[in-house]
Amino acid sequence: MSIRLKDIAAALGISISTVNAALQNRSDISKATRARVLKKARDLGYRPNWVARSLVTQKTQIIGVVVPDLSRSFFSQVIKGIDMVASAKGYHLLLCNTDEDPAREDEEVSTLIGKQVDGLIIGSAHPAGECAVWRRLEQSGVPIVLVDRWFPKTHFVGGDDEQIGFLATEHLIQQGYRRIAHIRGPNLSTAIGRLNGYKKALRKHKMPIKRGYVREAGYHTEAGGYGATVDLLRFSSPPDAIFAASDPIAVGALDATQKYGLSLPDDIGLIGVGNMQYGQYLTVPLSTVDQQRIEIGSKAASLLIDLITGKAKGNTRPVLIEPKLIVRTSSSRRSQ
Amino acid sequence: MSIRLKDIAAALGISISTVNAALQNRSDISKATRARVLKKARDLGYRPNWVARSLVTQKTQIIGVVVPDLSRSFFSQVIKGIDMVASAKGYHLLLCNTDEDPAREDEEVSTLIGKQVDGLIIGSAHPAGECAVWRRLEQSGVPIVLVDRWFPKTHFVGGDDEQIGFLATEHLIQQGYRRIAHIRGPNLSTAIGRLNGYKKALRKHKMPIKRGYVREAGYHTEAGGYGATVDLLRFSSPPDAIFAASDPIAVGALDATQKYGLSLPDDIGLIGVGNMQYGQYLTVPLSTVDQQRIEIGSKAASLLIDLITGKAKGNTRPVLIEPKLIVRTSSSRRSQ
DNA sequence: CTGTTAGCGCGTTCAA
DNA sequence: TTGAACGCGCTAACAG
Repeated sequence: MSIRLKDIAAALGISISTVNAALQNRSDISKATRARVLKKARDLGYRPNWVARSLVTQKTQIIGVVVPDLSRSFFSQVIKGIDMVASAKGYHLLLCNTDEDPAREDEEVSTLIGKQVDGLIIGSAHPAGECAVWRRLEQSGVPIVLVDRWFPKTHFVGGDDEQIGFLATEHLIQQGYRRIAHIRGPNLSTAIGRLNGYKKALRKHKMPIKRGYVREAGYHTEAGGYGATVDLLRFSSPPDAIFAASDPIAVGALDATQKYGLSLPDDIGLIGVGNMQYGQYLTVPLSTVDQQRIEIGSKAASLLIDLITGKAKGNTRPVLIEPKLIVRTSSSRRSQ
Repeated sequence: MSIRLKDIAAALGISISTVNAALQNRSDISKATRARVLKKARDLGYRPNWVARSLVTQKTQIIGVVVPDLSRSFFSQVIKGIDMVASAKGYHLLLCNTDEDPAREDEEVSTLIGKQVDGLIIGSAHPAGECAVWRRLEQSGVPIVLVDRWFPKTHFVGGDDEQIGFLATEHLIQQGYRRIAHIRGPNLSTAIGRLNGYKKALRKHKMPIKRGYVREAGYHTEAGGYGATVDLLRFSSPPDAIFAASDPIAVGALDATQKYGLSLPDDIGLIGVGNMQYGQYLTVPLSTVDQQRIEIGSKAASLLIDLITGKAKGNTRPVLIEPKLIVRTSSSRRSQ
């Protein structure tokens, strides 16, 4: 069906390896034959067969990317960042969606290694602390960079979650809020880090950390944020501000506070994480912390490619991307 | 580095092809040896090398996916739909981003074919009418399904854009709006189809189609929507409703109308396309037309896999997905 | 039932 | 400067 080296060799009456040498621009081939080969190759529409090439070179120029949910804006932007540097360096992306299922993740990683990817970038669905998986994978020899969710002794690129939590909480304190609640995410390093940052800021200002002021919700459902907020508002001493671990949670919180007749930012302050698109066009423009998603992706790809090409060594210092605070109406108290 | 058939054959003192037959669950192998092979394979951590397998089977179980922008929510959801059916049928996705550049698209498609993908799904960056490209690709023998943006004589899955335009405009008319403007997208089949639907609805109700009431903006920038709306509002007889070709355009329009002190839906009506996330939480909840993105992706993948496996024939009837009208505040006029 | 043989398309020796 | 020969890891035909 498609043109092979053999075909263009036959058409020219020369050998396959000469054609090959010519196409590789090797110096030990005469200008004349190179020109003939190049022309014939173009005429015939020759396209190198990468499967065959990969079999001998042991390189596919393919990076496996495994994420919990392709369609979530966080991951789709991280992937964009990955692709920006990967495609520039001649790599393609082989994609897998795990639906937040650790078992499926392990399976997919295994088949990707079977597909001979040169390296892997993984946003893991494993709960924080489940570290044995990564030890097993080391033997395969395929370099792996984790993104977003951190595990010990791995190559990692992601947001500085403790800093995210600290920035957000500190900001609320500066705005004069005093009873600050936190709606946290599930048991992943990201949620844990943000929670720690929240506590750190409260401690710094000698404010009490009330147990009841920390509630949990899924990361990407506004319904969870809504429910948690309703719970918080029913307290005998309800909070005067909420640090939501994600923008979707914050949107749910926003909805709940408004249904309760509270007005932001005066009755209650609110800040999320993620800098979602159109956050400034919500009923109340939403303050948030930007994780720098594209940068997370591009840094991860750079690191991985350095690992693949041997430019980076095996030491596993985590790369933490500095978050940016984005202040909008929802947390900008007019009266201190 | 990794285990081959040869290694497990050697470890068991049998031949490679016996091992192979056992692993393939072929019926002409004794239960005993199959069991021994399976056990040894598991112990050694054998993973089939897909590159080698693909070279002989001429199948990679990989679908190439080429889109203008990975991070746009439209495409990331279409990709999710593709992945849902592809992964269920044992295919992986090889991703390419073209940044809306037709030249880059052609290049990427060519290298993907070189990578021996079993089929391609393309959201093309070529302007409507540039059809020669697809003719050239037919020779490669690799099945191709286009998504979102239609071209003649190709396999296609996408929204029914004329129906989208018709639904939106008809809805505005039903709500009592009489001077309906349209902010259209760029020169792609989607924008053209929506424009045609808009005109069709106006004609049906014997309403005039004013040239000045149709303005163009980029699909995915609210800035374009903002500018176009400002232009419309400055008219001597400004419109009393706007059909925006996309939700981002509609968000820009919403912003502009509010800066002009107009209140929706009474002073002016507004509807977009895309059913963006959190559209109901905008300052005015946004009416929109849902294109059914996931379904576009999954239908495209089904069709492509049928083409690959020979279950579908070469006839190229376009598959149009029925849009759904979603009515929210921005177009719900209280007083007729 | 099992082993032998021959390729898939390409890159890389080494001779000529 | 060019060509012949071998092997990457696997599948598939055929022989025993």
